[in-house]
Amino acid sequence: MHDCPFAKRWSRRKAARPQEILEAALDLFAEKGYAATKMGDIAKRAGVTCGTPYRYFKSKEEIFASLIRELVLPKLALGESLLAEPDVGAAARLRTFLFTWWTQIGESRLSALPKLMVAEAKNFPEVAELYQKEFIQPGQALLKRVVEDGIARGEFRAVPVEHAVQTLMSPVVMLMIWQHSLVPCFDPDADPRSYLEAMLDLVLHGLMPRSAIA
Amino acid sequence: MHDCPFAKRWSRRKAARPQEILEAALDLFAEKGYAATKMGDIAKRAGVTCGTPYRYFKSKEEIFASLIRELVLPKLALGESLLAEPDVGAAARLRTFLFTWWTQIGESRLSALPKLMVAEAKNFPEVAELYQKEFIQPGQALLKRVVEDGIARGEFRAVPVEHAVQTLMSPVVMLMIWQHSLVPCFDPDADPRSYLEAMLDLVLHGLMPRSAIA
Amino acid sequence: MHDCPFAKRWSRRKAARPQEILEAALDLFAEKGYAATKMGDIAKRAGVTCGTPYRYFKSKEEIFASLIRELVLPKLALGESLLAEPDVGAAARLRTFLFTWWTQIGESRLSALPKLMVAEAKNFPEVAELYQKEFIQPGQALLKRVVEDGIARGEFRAVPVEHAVQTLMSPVVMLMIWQHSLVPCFDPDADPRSYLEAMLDLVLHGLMPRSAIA
Amino acid sequence: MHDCPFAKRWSRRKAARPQEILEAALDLFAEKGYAATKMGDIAKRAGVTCGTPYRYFKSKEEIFASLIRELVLPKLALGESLLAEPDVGAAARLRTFLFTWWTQIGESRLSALPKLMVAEAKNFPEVAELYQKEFIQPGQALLKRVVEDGIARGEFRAVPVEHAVQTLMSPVVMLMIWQHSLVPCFDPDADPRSYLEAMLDLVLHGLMPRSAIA
DNA sequence: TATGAATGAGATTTCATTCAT
DNA sequence: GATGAATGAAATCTCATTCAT
Repeated sequence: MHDCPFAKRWSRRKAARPQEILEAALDLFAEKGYAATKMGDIAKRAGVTCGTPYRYFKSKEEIFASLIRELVLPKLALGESLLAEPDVGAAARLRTFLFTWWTQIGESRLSALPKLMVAEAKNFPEVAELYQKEFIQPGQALLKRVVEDGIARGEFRAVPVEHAVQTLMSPVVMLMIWQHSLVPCFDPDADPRSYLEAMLDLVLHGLMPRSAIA
Repeated sequence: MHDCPFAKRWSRRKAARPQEILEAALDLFAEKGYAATKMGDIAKRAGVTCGTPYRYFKSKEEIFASLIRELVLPKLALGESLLAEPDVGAAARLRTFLFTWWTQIGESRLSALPKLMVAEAKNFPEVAELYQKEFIQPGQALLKRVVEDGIARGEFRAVPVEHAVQTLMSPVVMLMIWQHSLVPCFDPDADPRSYLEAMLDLVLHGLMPRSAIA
Repeated sequence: MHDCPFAKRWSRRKAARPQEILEAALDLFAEKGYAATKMGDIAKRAGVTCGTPYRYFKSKEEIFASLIRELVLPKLALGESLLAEPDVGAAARLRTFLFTWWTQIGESRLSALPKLMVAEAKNFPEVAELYQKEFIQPGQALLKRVVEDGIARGEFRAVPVEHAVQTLMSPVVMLMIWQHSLVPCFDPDADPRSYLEAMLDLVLHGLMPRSAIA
Repeated sequence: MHDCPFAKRWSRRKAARPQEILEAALDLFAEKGYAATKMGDIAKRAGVTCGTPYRYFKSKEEIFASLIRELVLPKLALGESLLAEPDVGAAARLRTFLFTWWTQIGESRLSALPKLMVAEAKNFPEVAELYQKEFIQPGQALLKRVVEDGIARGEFRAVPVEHAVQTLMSPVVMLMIWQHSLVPCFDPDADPRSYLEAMLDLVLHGLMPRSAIA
């Protein structure tokens, strides 16, 4: 009846446990949602019994919060370094930014985050605010700088920057979401990278001034 | 009770009940997620007590399924008619298509659907499949025809059609999702329509061949 | 495994339930203590299933608090009326006070309260404060008035009033506690009333001035 | 670890461990009750970690039982010697008995016992029986002898002895209980000894025959 | 038909106890 | 011996669902 006990006893005990539990939780939250994920599921996937997660986290809710704080925010440093690169032109920088975002996050287990945050933000407003302030806004600011820079140099048309940034982000975010959903709006067998390529080609083309095309 | 004069009030609503319950459920599922929404909440928002939904639906799960079948799919007819319009050029048709999508669905309570389906598709695979087959695929097919048409006429560049379709859809879908989330990646005070405008300007520009620009 | 389900279905549903649950809880708390009393025990004794108490009380803790507030405090009015009686002399009044206390509370299920409060006061400080302020202090004040009155009239010796009050209360309180304990310090077959008689005889004798004796 | 110079410290305490654990348990049981006291709390207060008590005691229940057997019963010898004293009159002997009881037990950590036993006797009937037989009954027998002696000599009135004994004990027991409760029925700042004095004055007075007063 | 008290399976969480280190 | 991570039984509490009224 209880699905708590497993046939295992006294496996290793280590400082790796919290990380393992968070990763198990992230996978399951992304798959089933927060509420539909049972603590026992998390424990089982982490290879422990049902009481063990509570040695490391006060509650299920704290697992959720820790997951954002400890798994996601550290990734932010990545984006920062993108702009420190040598000058390669705005279009190339945009390309690099979006592809790095995809390979570093979209192809890791963290790709689950957008789906998770979209679904649960209303239920965990403080965590959502953290995610927004520490992850989305800085990321958008970076992207904005690239676009503004491109406009200033005449590489891009003078489009409304805010809207362009969102238009650029949307496909990447949607791609991550669709990866974790049974409702893909793109061919699930297609290569996400080639989709990104095509998308980039389209919007970069849209950003270019006539002069650059002619 | 007995022959109280308010009895009429109840019978008047009787026919509307199932619809009211589904709408209440849609709102709440979108806000909190399926699992976190209590049957009692649905009942209360529909203006009935907790036993009443069971007169019309076998279970919570059936409410979810009915919601997709009876609230969403009927909307599909809308899109079909879009292409029956007189010939106005591919760009204008694209514009019309996306704006109609937005005003008819994005500005209605149905804008909750993408968030809901993304979050719950894995937990309700049959419903997700229905949604996918009856709503997304036909919609994409419509959009695809518009793009192909535009390419055939020389109005658009010869881009990969599938990817272009997805790139066109992403911002609209994301806009709907963000509307129902505390994690907006766009200025929540901004007018969604002006965002759509800017997005369309960008991608239409990206679709145009050099000749059209020069 | 779960001791929650009982073989009963759809018994009466009434406004009597909360009271029944509180009485069941009082009996069990007094018998086993708060922590050792399971919610299922309370439900079973109240003749309902394990989920029912939660329709009326938010938590086990609230049952405890309500029990004091709703079962005990109303009894206080009793004591108030004792002093309104016609003048019968201080000794007779003392006798009446202590005997009424015993018959009204000591011989009712409320006799469990001293044991319960002594055991749990530290774990529920706010409830303990309520009990202290609303029950004990007023009761002591009443008793104090009787003693002071007796001294003023020359019926009693001029003893320290506070201490006399406590000395008078102790046997009654201990009698209630012993009734609910396996550690009786008096013969459990003895009649509590005859113990009260003897005790009263002793202390009344102790209160009398020489003149009254000689 | 290895040959650290503090190793001595541990071995020095080794022999004292069981006693320290029992004392920690007594304090906590008295404060929170048996069930609400966690083994980890006991360990922590005893200055060890949560596994250590199990080296000395089979279970929490055994700690409770040992506590009574090893901490309390040895104190009983004290009372025995009280009556071996030279003849000083019944009243003085009563006074000595109660004051010694108070100073030896009431002012030690063992004052927690009445509260603890009252609260838990029903949950640990064998321990309660032990406590009753080995502690309370012998104590009452001692007190009874003093009272009977006093009556035989004409120092006390011919009161019912059993009831008098209980009346004499009640205030002392209550005083111990109130010391460990947030529900004191006496001024918590008052000196317990002066309360005992006053109480004794009252009941001794009540015990005296007319002749002794006049 | 509608109500809402009652049900009871199942989820989260606690903690006495074990045992590898 | 001592430690404290891990265990897992058992407790509290929730809520989808039922059904007497």
